[in-house]
Amino acid sequence: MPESRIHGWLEIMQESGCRLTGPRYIVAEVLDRSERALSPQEVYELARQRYPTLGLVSVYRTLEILEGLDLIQRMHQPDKCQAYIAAFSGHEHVLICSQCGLVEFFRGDDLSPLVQRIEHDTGFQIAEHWLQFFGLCQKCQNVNQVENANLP
Amino acid sequence: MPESRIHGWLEIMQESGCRLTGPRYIVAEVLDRSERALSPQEVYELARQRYPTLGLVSVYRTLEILEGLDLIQRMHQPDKCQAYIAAFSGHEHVLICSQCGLVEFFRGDDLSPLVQRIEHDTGFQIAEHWLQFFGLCQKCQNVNQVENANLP
DNA sequence: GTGATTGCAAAGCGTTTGCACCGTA
DNA sequence: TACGGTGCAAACGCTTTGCAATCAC
Repeated sequence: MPESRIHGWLEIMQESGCRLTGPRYIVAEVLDRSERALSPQEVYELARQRYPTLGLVSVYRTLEILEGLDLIQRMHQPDKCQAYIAAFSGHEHVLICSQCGLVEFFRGDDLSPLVQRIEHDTGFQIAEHWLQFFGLCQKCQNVNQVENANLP
Repeated sequence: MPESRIHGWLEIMQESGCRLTGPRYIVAEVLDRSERALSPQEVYELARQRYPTLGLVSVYRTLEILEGLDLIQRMHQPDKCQAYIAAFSGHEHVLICSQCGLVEFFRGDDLSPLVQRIEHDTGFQIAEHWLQFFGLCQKCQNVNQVENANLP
């Protein structure tokens, strides 16, 4: 199933005039498989494990291509804003684990009534919004419990 | 009225052990008076107009202090994430003009029902959220209209 | 007077650019 | 074969650090 997404990505890249190369394949695959948003450096380190001659510059250039094709998107977080994750089509909202970085997309409430109210109250003409939640995923909650239990 | 906020800031800074100096005063004042989020460079340029010997380094150091005291906060935007604006107490949501950068805070809908639903559905334990709207403020809409009217 | 704060210069870091070599189509 | 893509090295811009002079307390 993840296999199919990476193939779709490669197809889209090729159709847009890109040549399919080792570095591009590896970078795309690393992002396709990640549940967390990754910085260029992190992508580089992960990809290099399976493609040791990879250069950091190719990571940057491939990220630019993938972002331009809307296959990945930048994820803004309080601490790091230069991290990328596979994009979700449609307008999903985002849930981020502050500890492990796990990202989950979800369809949130319909905000259009709120948007209308704000437009009316402020005169703004709203084009876009970000709704992001930060917290602990189930796994990290459990890890913390075990750690606390082991404290002196 | 804005006068009072800057005095409050200076008091808080002093109470926290800071010495009150010219550079700190100017940087605080620039941020206090700005309706837009400003990058360190922008703060520097504005502040330097009235305090020409100011160094960029002092801007960075003062921003750090002001942020640590929660007097200013970082504002995340699609393009720039290193911009600061006077903080609002309480948990307001944010409205940003994509053209002129004007920031307005507002009390949005109560999101707690949504938060509860998400916690229930996903197992996440949510600690914080960001709700930001991007669009055009009234002024920029008007400017655009005038510009369009002048087109050939 | 004393120690925090300043501006400068230099170092540090992440990102981008220039270029000769290489590999895909 | 042609030309887009690669990795290296250097350049770049933003941010941080080290330091002697300065200034608030």
